[in-house]
Amino acid sequence: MRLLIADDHDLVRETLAAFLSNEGQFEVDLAEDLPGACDKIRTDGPYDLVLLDYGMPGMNGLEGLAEARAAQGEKPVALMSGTATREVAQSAIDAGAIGFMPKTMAAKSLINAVRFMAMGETYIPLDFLNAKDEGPVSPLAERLTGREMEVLSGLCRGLANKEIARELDLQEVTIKLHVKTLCRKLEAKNRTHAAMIAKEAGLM
Amino acid sequence: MRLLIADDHDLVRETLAAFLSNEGQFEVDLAEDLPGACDKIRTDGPYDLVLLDYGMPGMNGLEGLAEARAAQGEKPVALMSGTATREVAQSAIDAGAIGFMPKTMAAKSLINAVRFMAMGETYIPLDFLNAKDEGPVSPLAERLTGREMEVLSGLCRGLANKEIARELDLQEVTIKLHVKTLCRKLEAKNRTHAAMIAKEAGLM
DNA sequence: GCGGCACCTATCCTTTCGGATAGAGGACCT
DNA sequence: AGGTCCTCTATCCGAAAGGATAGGTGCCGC
Repeated sequence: MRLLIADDHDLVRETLAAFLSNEGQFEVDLAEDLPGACDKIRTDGPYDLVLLDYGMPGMNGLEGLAEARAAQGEKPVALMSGTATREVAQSAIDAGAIGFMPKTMAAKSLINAVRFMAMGETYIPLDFLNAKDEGPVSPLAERLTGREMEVLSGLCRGLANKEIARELDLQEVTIKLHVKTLCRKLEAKNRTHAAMIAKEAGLM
Repeated sequence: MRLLIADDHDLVRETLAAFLSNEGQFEVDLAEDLPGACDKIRTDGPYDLVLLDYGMPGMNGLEGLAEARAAQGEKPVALMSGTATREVAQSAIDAGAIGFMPKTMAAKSLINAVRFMAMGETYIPLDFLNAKDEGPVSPLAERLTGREMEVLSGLCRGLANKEIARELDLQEVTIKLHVKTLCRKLEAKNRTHAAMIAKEAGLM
């Protein structure tokens, strides 16, 4: 199984190559930037899998991915990064990458991940995708009080102020106050907007 | 590597076992329902991985998963199913399953998936997760006209009728009409509710 | 003890929504 | 030619939302 690893960090590139070569089943080629990688692909034919560092010279975000994919033809291209977020990983997949590997990944998982991707299976570490519930919660939720969260919950169910008031055993005017505060804190222009922002942020 | 496969369909169970045993690296035990599987786990010690059929006798949805997990201790338990939806798969992961395998999965991917999960890595086929954007679109979106979708888009951005009217170069009353229609079609009680339903369904 | 904060209530007012009803033009199909 | 559907418009009305302002309570930390 022939791989191409492209990374501008010498240490990362060499250790990855050494580790994978050591498995016996992989034959690893190296490149240190995107143009170098594309040249390699074009001269030495498509690889079973190409691994590109997300932050290496020539990549320019996801643009470099398209170039490498063009050179690879039908064969898969994956990205790796030490810093990228879930959003980037998802965008990479949407842009046609066969997978996305954080550099923090356990070495033994790496072997299987590479094998997976060379086989045509998409791969992203799932804890990477599932983590989306925790991150964005705080920046917004921290600023909301308990009552406000309760009212927000009502908003997101499309309830009228009067209904929320009944549910929380309060006066309608009070709900209006909370809604106003919520709109201010969430920078929403009205209740609908506030509900959408909350939904978008994964608060509800 | 020791596996336990529990499935009430003889054919599935036997072929899976044969295929995995053939790889040489797996030692496969079998069970044909949940109680049988749990007994096996308790008597023959925890396995490196337990595969449970989602629809087998004794499972009762995700309840059986908890039971098997209790017997397995720290070791991983995965579900498999031929019919289950993304939602079920996600719930399974949330309930502590190490992975979820559709029975439609390519056999060669299966080997790696099993190895992955035995290793403690979560696994779900990604096309399974990403498909969520397409499925739920039609049932709702089909019933909405082009104009209605445009108005709905405004709703989801928290715009007032007047603003939507300006954007689409229409009269405000017309927007009110569309909003009313939208609420009826989406079975929403008001604009906020309609926006949330649209968001929930992935329409926006 | 006092300020700050979260919380609750009240009154007044304007704007927006939501619903009912009615009319009319255009596209498409039969 | 008639029917159906989408589209846009109009008027009227009551209900809801949104904003401003002015209170009151209780809890906590300084």
